Amino acid sequence: MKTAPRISDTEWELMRVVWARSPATAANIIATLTARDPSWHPKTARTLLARLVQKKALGYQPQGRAYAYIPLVSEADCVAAASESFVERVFGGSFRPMLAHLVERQHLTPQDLDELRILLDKKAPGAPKPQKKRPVP
Amino acid sequence: MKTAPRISDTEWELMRVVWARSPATAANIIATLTARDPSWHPKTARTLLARLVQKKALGYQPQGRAYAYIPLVSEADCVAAASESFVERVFGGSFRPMLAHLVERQHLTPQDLDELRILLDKKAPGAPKPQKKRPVP
DNA sequence: ACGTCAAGACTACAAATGTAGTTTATGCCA
DNA sequence: TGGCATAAACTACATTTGTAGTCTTGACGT
Repeated sequence: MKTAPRISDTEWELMRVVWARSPATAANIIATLTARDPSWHPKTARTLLARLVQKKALGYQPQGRAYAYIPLVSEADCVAAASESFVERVFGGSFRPMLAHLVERQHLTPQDLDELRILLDKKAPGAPKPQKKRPVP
Repeated sequence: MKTAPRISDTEWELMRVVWARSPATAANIIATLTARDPSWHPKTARTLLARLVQKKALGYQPQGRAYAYIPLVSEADCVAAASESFVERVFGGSFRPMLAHLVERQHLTPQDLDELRILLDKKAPGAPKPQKKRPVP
């Protein structure tokens, strides 16, 4: 898959639907969208689909008289790119302040916090709180 | 302070400088900016400053023949707003997947991870590794 | 067979954004 | 004291984004 193109705010909503339900026709996608948020206008959604195809974020296969859209970029790649650009923009590129902000000021539920602890332990077990450095034996 | 207006990508760079050095004149700010990245054009920066004033993200006090800019919105508020909108856009509003992405796929250094553990412990001590949760009795 | 309805293609248009240039006033140095 | 350097004000313009409308064509039901 190609590297993630720039995906705008509203385009992200479309992409998330396609990632979840690909291959999906415009009608499918629009149905999903309007189910969640009735303010979605079909024409708007179609325009955005066309733009995403232009940007090569989506491709399609003819399916009957309609198109079945498929992602050309992986969700993981796009998420990674968006995260990096977010951290760059808001925290000048350093992750540490972002983590601090998240844990301290954002409304994480206790469950979120527990989950995070579990993720951390899975990621790097056996290092609970290496506060102090000890002399190498 | 007012609630955070929508601050664009490049505007963020200006804002971060002002938050760090406020009150600062345009010349100050531009100097800081170009020091970091010589591709900054002074006129561009001034335009953005004007726009940030329009948006009421910045205010100013005359200082000699120039302006000394000051933030009208707090960095914490803007960071919070940007974080929320980021999570909304990329993760459909749920923090959990974002945390997972960060810990698992983003390049956090071991130091970042340790720091995060410490933050977590500070935030909610006494819950070191609640691996398995039971339904509340 | 024909009309209708829907799918995609093309067009529209205002606001926001990125990037600068032009104009006008003015404080300060020579 | 006169002109230059500079600050802010105003103007410019292409691109991206959000939001839709019109046009063209073909499949499908009656």
